[in-house]
Amino acid sequence: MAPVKNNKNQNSSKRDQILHAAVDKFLEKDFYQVTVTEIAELAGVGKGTVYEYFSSKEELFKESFSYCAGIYLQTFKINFAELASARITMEDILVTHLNLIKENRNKLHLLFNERPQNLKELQAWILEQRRELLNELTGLISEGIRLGEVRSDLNVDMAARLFLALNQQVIGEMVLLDNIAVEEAQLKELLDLYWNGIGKSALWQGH
Amino acid sequence: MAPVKNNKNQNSSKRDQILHAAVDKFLEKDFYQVTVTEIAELAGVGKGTVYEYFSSKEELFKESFSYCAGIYLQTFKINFAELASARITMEDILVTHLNLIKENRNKLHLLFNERPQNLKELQAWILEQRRELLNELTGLISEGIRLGEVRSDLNVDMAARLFLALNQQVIGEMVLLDNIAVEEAQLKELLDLYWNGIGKSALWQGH
Amino acid sequence: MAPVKNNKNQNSSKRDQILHAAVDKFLEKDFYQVTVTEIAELAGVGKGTVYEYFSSKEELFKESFSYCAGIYLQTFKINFAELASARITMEDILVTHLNLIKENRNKLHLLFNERPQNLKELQAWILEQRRELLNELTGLISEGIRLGEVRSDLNVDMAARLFLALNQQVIGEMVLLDNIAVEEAQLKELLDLYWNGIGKSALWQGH
Amino acid sequence: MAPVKNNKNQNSSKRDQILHAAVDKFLEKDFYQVTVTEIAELAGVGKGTVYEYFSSKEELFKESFSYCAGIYLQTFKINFAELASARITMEDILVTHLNLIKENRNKLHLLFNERPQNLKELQAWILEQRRELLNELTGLISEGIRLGEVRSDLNVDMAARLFLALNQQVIGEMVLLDNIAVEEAQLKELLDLYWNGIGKSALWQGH
DNA sequence: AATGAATGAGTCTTCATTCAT
DNA sequence: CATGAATGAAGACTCATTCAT
Repeated sequence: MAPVKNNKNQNSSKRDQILHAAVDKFLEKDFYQVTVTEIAELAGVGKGTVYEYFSSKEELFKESFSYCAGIYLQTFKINFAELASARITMEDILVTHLNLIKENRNKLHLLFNERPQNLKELQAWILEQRRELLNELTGLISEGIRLGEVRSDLNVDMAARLFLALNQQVIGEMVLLDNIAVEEAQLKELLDLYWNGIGKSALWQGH
Repeated sequence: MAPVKNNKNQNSSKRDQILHAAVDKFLEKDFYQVTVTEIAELAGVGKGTVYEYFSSKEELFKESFSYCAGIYLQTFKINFAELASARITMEDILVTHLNLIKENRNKLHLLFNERPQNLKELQAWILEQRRELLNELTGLISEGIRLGEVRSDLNVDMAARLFLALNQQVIGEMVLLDNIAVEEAQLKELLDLYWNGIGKSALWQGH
Repeated sequence: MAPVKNNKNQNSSKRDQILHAAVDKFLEKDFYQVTVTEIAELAGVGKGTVYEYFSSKEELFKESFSYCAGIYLQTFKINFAELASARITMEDILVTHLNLIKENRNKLHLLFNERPQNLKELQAWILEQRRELLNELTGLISEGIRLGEVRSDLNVDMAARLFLALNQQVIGEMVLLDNIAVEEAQLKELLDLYWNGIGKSALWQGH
Repeated sequence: MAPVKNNKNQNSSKRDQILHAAVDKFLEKDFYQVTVTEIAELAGVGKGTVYEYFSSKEELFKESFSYCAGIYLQTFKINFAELASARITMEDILVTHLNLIKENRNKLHLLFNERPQNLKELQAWILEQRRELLNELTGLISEGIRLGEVRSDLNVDMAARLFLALNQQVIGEMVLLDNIAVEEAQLKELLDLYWNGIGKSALWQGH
C-alpha cells in the first residue's frame, strides 16, 4: 500500500502560498497590471498550478480582496454583551483600527484603492459588509443612548456614518496618505471632537 | 434670421465630444476595460480622431479625471473676505456639495472609484488638490474661532479633516452608495452632529 | 482681365520644394520611417499639397531616388569623341567620382542604402542604369586597347566591372564608411593598383 | 530498433523553425513589409510563440541578419599557418566565395540589400565584421609580399579593399544581379586581372 | 498533481490618403 | 490650388488560459 499523502494540508498550503502571493501583487498594482505569471513566480509554483486552485484570475482577485477585507472587518466586530460604556468602546475601536492600519499599511491599499467595477458580485458583497458595519455601529450608539452617555435627540444612523468616516477617511488618510505618525493621544482628541463637536458649549449655542 | 453657426467652437466641440465620451466610459468601467475604439464610437468619431486630440489613452484618462475633479473642487472654494459666520458657510458648503453630488452622480464615481496607481503624476496632483482643500477648511475653522463660534481648544487640522469626511464619505456614500434622498433638512442634522457632537452637553459631561 | 499668374513656374518650384524635402528625409531614414507629414512640414507646405504633385508616397520615393541617381550617374558619362588616353580618362573619372561623393556624402546614402525590394519598376530602372554604366566603361576600356594602353588579352567586361567596383565599393567605403580623407594622390595609387595589379612585374609572372 | 526521438533538440528546432521562416521572409521583403504574423504562419507556429523565442521583431531581424552574415563570413577566415602562396590562397577564397554565393543566393540578398539604418547596434556590428575582414586580407597580402609574390611598393590596405570589392561587388553582382553562370575559369581571369592589372606590362608602362 | 510551452484573441497606436472648405 | 481634420486599415505585442507530458 502506498504511503498516505496528506493531500488536504499539502493542497491547502500550496493554495495559501498562491493566495498570499496574489494579495501581495494586487496590493502593489492594479488588477490589470498584475499578471498571473508573476503571481505564480512569487508563489514559487508553476503557472498552470495557479489554475489548479483558482478557476481564473478574477476568482483569485475576489478571494484576495475578501481575505484582506476579512482581516479589516474584525476591527468593528463588537460584543454588546455587558457593554459598560459606548465612549470607551469607541475609544477601543479607534485604537484597534489605528493599529490595524499601521500594521497592515500595504494590505489595506487593496481595500481602499481597488474598486472592481465589473465584479458586480464582489461589489455587492462589499456593500453588504459596509451595511453590517454600520449596523454594528448603530447598535453601539443606541446602547450609548440607553446608557445615558449619548444624547437621545440625534440621528443614530448619521452618527454611525460619521464615526465610520472618522475611522476610515480621517484616520486612514492621516496614516496612509499623509504619513502622520498618529498616536493614541491624538485618537483621544479625535474622539473628543466627535463627542463634543466643534461648536462652543451647547448651553450657549441656542442664544 | 438664420441661426449663426459658431465655427470657432466646432473644433472645441469635437474635442469635447471625445472628452465627454471618455468620461462616460471611464465612469462605467475600469481604465483597462475601456477601449479607445469604444470611446471613439460613443463620441461618433473615427478611432484616429481620438489621437488627433489626445496623445494617448492615458492622457485621455488624465484629462477626464481632471475634468471631473475640476467640477468637484469648485464646491470648496471659499471666499473669506467678510466672512460673517463659519457655521453658515459650512451649511452653504454642505448644500452646494450635496447638489453637486446629485447633479453629477455619475461624474463623481470616477473621482471616488478610480485610483490609477501607476499614474504617479496624477496621483500627486490629487494629493495636492486634497491638501489645498484641507487648507481652505482649516482657514474656515480658524475664522470660526476668531468669530467666537468655534471653540478655541480644538485641533483645527483634525476638525477640517472631519468636515471633509462628513462631506465626502458620509454624504457621498448616502447619496451614491445607499441611494438615500438626502435633503437640506438632513444636512442640518448632520451639521448639528458635527457642531455639537454626539455626547450629552459638555457642561454635564464632566459630572 | 485677371493678372496672369505664372503657374508653370510656381508649380514647378513648389514641386521642387517637396521633392528636395523628400530627398532630405529619405536620405536620413528608411522609407517606412519617413512620414509624408514630415516631408510636407520640411517643404513648408500642407500635407494635402504633397498629393497635388505626387500620387503617393511611393511615387515620391521613386522620384527622389531617380533624382539622386541622376546626379550620380553623370560622373560616368564619358565623351569618347577624340579620347586621348583611357588612363587619363579613368583618372578623371576617379577624381570626379571622389568629388561627387565628398560633395554629396548624404545624398548618396540613399543610393547605397535603400534597396526598395518591392518597387520592381525602380529595381529594373536601377539595373538598366548600371548596365549602361558598364557599357560606357566597356567602351572606355576597348578604346584603351585600341590606343595601345590596355592589354588586349583581357576580358573587357570584367575589367569594366572591376573599375566600377573600384569607384563604388573601394572609394565609396573609404569615404563614406571609414571616413578616410581620400585625396587625389591616393586615387593615383588606386589607379596604379588597378592598372598594374598587385603581382610582381608581369615580365616575371609568366616564368 | 525504434527510432530515437531527440527531445533535446525539439525546443531548439522550434526556435530554428521561426528563425528560418524569418530569414526567408526578410530575404523576400523589407523589414517593414514583413509581418510577424506572416513569419509565424510560415514557421507553422502561433503568433505568440514567436515572442517566446524572440523578444521583438527587431530582435528577430538582428538574429536573422547575423545568421546570414555568419554563414558568409566563414569564407574569409584564413589560416596563415604555413601559408604557401598568397595567390593560391586568393584563388581558394574566390572559389569558396563563388560557391557560397551560388549556394546561398537567397540568403545573401539579405546581407547586401538590407541596411537597417535605425539598428545602430547592428550597423556597428556590420562595420566591425567588415573591418576584421579587411584585416584578414591585409595580412594575406603582407604575407604575399614576404613570400615575394606581391610587389612591395603597394598600399596593402588598398589592395585588400580592391580584393574585397572583387569578391563582393564584381562576383556578387555577376551572379546575383546579372545571373551570369560564373565558373572557376572566369575566376582565374578575374584574379589575373587583379594580379596583373589592365595595363600593358609595367616594363613598358613608363615608356 | 504540477508544469510551462503554445496559443490567438484583443488593444493601442500609427500614418497614408481623402475631401470638404 | 492649398489645406489639414478626419479616417480606419494594419500591425506589434501582451497575457489569460489550455493541455500534453
